[in-house]
Amino acid sequence: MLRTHTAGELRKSHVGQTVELCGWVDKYRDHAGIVFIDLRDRYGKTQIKFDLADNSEIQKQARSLRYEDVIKVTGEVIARPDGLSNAKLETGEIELRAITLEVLNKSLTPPYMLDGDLPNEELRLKYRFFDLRRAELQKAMILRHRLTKTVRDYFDENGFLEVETPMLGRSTPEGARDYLVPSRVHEGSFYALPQSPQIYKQILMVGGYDRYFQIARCFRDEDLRADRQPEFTQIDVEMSFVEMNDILTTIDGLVSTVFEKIRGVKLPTPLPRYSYREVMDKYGSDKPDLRFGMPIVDISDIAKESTFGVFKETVAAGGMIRGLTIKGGADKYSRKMLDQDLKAFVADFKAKGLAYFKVTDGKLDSSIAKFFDEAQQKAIIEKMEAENGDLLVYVADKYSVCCAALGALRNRIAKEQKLYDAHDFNCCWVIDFPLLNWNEDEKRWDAEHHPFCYPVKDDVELLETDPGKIRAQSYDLVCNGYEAASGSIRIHDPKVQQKVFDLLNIKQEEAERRFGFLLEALRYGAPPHGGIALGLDRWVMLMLGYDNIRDVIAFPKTQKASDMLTGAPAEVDAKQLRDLHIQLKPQS
RNA sequence: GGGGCCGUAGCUCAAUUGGUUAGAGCGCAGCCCUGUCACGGCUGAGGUUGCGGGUUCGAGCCCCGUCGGCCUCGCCA
Repeated sequence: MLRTHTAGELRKSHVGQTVELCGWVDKYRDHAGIVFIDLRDRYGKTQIKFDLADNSEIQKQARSLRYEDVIKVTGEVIARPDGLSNAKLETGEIELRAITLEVLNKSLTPPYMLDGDLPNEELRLKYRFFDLRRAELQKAMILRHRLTKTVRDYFDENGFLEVETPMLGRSTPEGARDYLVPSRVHEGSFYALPQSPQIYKQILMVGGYDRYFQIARCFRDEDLRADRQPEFTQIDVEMSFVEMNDILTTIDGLVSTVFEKIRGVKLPTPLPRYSYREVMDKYGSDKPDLRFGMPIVDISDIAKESTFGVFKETVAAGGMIRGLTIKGGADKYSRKMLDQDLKAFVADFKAKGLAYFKVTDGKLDSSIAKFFDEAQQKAIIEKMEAENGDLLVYVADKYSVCCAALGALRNRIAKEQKLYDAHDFNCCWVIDFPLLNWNEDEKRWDAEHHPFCYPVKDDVELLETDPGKIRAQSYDLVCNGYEAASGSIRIHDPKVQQKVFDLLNIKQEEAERRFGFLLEALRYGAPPHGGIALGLDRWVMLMLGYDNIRDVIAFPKTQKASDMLTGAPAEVDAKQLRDLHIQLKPQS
């Protein structure tokens, strides 16, 4: 080793020792006669002193050092003089009096300062090797490591086996767009990178590996968001001979262990469980942020009795009037903000308008208040649990639009009004999802979760009669408004599986062709099984309170799935294309 | 595929209604400074205003297109 210690570990107890440190020049403070260098590595910083009185040659050498040069210093650990220690540094009570200095590598002038205002992200991604030196990223990488370590320990202690599954698989219907890999050997055929190890892990259950987990890389070729990357990591889990409760309990244990070990936070377990219907009604989302309240309230029954045409007609047409109580919001949102800003906000979710009242002197106040008589106004205030100074906002529309618009509005208001502590954690289960979703555009049923999800036993008979009413044995773990995990009990009976395929309009021959291997496996003694997958990147993000997934991934991609560091994706040689039997269309 | 925001010195930003030589802080270079820790002081260099076109006597500013980044709707079993 070129060093005896790291830059974060020297303390008063080391005083008198001669040590060797290596690292980067974080700061230099040149006073001519004395030069101070903050030496940085990922463990911390140590102040190095180059004193003219000690050695004029080394002091001269030190004056030529610049930011981010990589150096090795041999020196004596000395206590700082009285009153000159630095409380901001862990090593602030000591400094290293340099005896020899070796420049291991000069650095070009860095493109920006690590501790200043952050430059635009494009630049940070291009200079990722440099950005990775930033404390926030190092914190994320360290927490990420500790998280995966804790996860592996937890599953190991509970009898799970980590099994790797292929990255080169076959494309399956439904789901996200696949990343495809052309085959050289099989002209015209393609592998698909896994969207998840879903089918493999089910086959592992058939193979008798009744407790499986994997830290698995997954790929989805869809448009990106602040919390989505084209390749991401799942903590993938599958268990045999279990019911839903067993999986939830297992993950309760995992999550509470992780929070306790990594964050020192004790979560109340079992984590609360809410039905899909309940959270949709109350929060307009299947991933509600429960760090704050502000539930959605339905006032259709009152509104339809009013003389306000829009409300009456909406209810008459089968729609509803639902809204939020913004506590103390009456003087926080001006008429202009409501009529323009917030209206445009809900319009993104197809809401045609945003009605509102301010509560004043126990009455409603707004341009539409006149359509509500005194009793109706009182009833609304009571139902909304409102008081003077509150602002009431409403969307009049069908259920799905009310949910989408108000769910999003609820999150926005809470953020603006700081209704929650950003360092708080709130996790819950959402269960009883519908098995199927009616796809209005294509006039067919889609799987809400995925096509291998087992219906709730009591609902199996509805497969033939009323598919929309079937509940699935599926479950999402929601934390601070993010979907942090998702899973289900799988179908182990090929006959039930076939029925679900039928409903999804996956023809028998197509099912056989595209994942007949799974159906075949299910016919050879498949145990009842189920599982779940946790989004590792999102968990890291959540636990750090970051709002961007790129900051918890060492080498992330941009929104257009480019890698600014390497330039991927990039063109390839004509020969490579020939080998793969691929011919590019001329640019049009 | 749709909507929004952004792009000016290495970085973060400014630049009046379209008007003289595009400024500041940090960084960079040189000099000074023996107790700093966001050290300080003096001097200096540094610009194809993302790119292309248009309007105009005149464009960083207005218009059209394009590239890139971010946020978002759709999408993400």
